[in-house]
Amino acid sequence: MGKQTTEMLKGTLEGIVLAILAVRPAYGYEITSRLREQGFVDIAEGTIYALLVRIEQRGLVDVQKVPSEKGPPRKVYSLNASGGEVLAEFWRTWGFLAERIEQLHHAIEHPREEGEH
Amino acid sequence: MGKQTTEMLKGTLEGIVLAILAVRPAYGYEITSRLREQGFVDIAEGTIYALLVRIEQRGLVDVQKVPSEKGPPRKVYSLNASGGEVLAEFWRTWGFLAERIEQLHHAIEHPREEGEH
DNA sequence: TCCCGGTATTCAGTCTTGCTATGTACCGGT
DNA sequence: ACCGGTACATAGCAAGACTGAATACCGGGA
Repeated sequence: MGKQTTEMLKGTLEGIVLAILAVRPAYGYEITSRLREQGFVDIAEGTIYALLVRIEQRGLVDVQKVPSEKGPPRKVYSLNASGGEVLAEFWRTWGFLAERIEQLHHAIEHPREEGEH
Repeated sequence: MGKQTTEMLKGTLEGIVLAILAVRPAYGYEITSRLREQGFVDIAEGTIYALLVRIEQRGLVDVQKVPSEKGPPRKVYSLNASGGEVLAEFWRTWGFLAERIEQLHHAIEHPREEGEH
């Protein structure tokens, strides 16, 4: 994907990851590969780990180290109450933005005189 | 609005402004007040001007100075062919992102066992 | 044995972009 | 003369995504 995707992910990627964790706990590598499966083929691994560090420091997730059968121990993240609140706020913000952008899209596809001022 | 909105605007605000210009040409001050009317009450004026400078330098818009009856001359921006392409790409990127995020929202609202692995 | 590839995490440095704060300039009304 | 609304510009800051590299654990093949 292009630069546009990168910039558009700012602010939304955090919500995406919180939403993934809301479904069930997961560790960084797992999140990255699940995102790739879902079509986000170009999200850098380092980006996800950095994001996880941030949300952990903000206390939005609980962390548990779990030994892996093939590699270093996994850090399994699970959403806690704070994270749930931030996720809820994310959905509100997203809804607001998506609604307005859809309006704009509609305005272009179906232009009309605007009598309201 | 909160920090989430700010971060989410990164990457989308450019598309929003291009979309506004696709409807009809406009100048900076006008774009700002139109955005405020549409609910983006906290978008800083400086942000819009900086964005307009960027898209002008990238050649996405044509500019025309028009004298104003009440203030300094207006810089009226109109979308050109390049800008149209970038806007089209924006809609594709937005569509991709919105689709996946809606999927995630749906997955949380309607959780189910996933038998696929 | 030694190396390689897959798993798993971390970090320093860079770039883009929105915000803050401020400054400039033009105009009409009081 | 001053003030408020119109209109544009910019320097410095903060946040977040990317690049590239390093570290570490494990199994299998030459």
